[in-house]
Amino acid sequence: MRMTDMIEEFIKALFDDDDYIEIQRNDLAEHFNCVPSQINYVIQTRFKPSQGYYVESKRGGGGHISIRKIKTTKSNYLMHIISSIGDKITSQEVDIFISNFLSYNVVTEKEAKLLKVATSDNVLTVSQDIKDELRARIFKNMLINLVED
Amino acid sequence: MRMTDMIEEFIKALFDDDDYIEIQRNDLAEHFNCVPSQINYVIQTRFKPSQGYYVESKRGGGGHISIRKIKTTKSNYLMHIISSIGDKITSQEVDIFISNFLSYNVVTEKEAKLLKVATSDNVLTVSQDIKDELRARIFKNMLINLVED
DNA sequence: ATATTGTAGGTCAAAGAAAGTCAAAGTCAA
DNA sequence: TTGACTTTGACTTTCTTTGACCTACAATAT
Repeated sequence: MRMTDMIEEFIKALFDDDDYIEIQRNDLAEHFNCVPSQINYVIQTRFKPSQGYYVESKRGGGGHISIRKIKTTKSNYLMHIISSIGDKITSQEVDIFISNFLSYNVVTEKEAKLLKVATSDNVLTVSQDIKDELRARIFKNMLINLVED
Repeated sequence: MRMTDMIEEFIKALFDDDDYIEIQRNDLAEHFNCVPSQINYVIQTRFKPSQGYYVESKRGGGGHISIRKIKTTKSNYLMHIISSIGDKITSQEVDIFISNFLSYNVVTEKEAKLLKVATSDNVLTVSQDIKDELRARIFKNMLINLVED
């Protein structure tokens, strides 16, 4: 079995139940008896964003590499939601969507606030009968803009 | 965990609810068993103005280092903008604001898109005479939510 | 008043600790 | 036998730690 694959497996096993791990490049290299840059290679080829991972690192004393598993492909999730929304939506329904987005980490806190306020009853000062329609338009269009390329 | 990070955390915890603290460089260094200049390093790298802190110090007997949390300029900037917007605003005016926000880095690309789409003519399907009012309401309320605490 | 001494904090550069890059060399299957 | 994927290592960049030396202020002695 290839070194690369063993390292990949090893790293994936580290996740256990979490979606975030930190590794020490040199330690890992030593553990597998390979050059440190081999670790970079594994990360570059096996833990790309397109494969659902987000990687960060810090150099210097106490440096490390952190890898985060990202939920579903955000985009798919959002697209699905968008198409499930009809011509009208109430403020309460929007709230539920937003809190799901937050718990699945598909939006940031700030983005969530923006979604909420732009669709809130207080802000949408139009007659009751078109309010939910306007809200649906705004909400869906905002979501479309959160879908990543 | 790095010395640097522990010191940073420690200092941040000192703020508790206040926005002003005073520390003794030597005491702190002793507490963490490091050289005093380590404290300077932490302050220089973690408490820069760009990170929202303002630092002053005094040497000699009874000397100390004081750190003040400053309300980010971003917030002030945004607050200023918000209060400058009247009851109505056109789509073009919004565009100008947004491109300024982007160039001053007060919003992310995504946030900019959200602001834009939620206030765009296409999305705001209401009669012409109330459109600019509705837009102003939505825009201002969204901006308020971008102001940081 | 002025000089001296002690107490803080400031600066800067060197050494150390990780991680990143890149290209050459190796492997292996189609 | 070529092209994609791996392995390796020399060199680079970034961040942290440490220590020697410097500057400012305050209290005290002359």
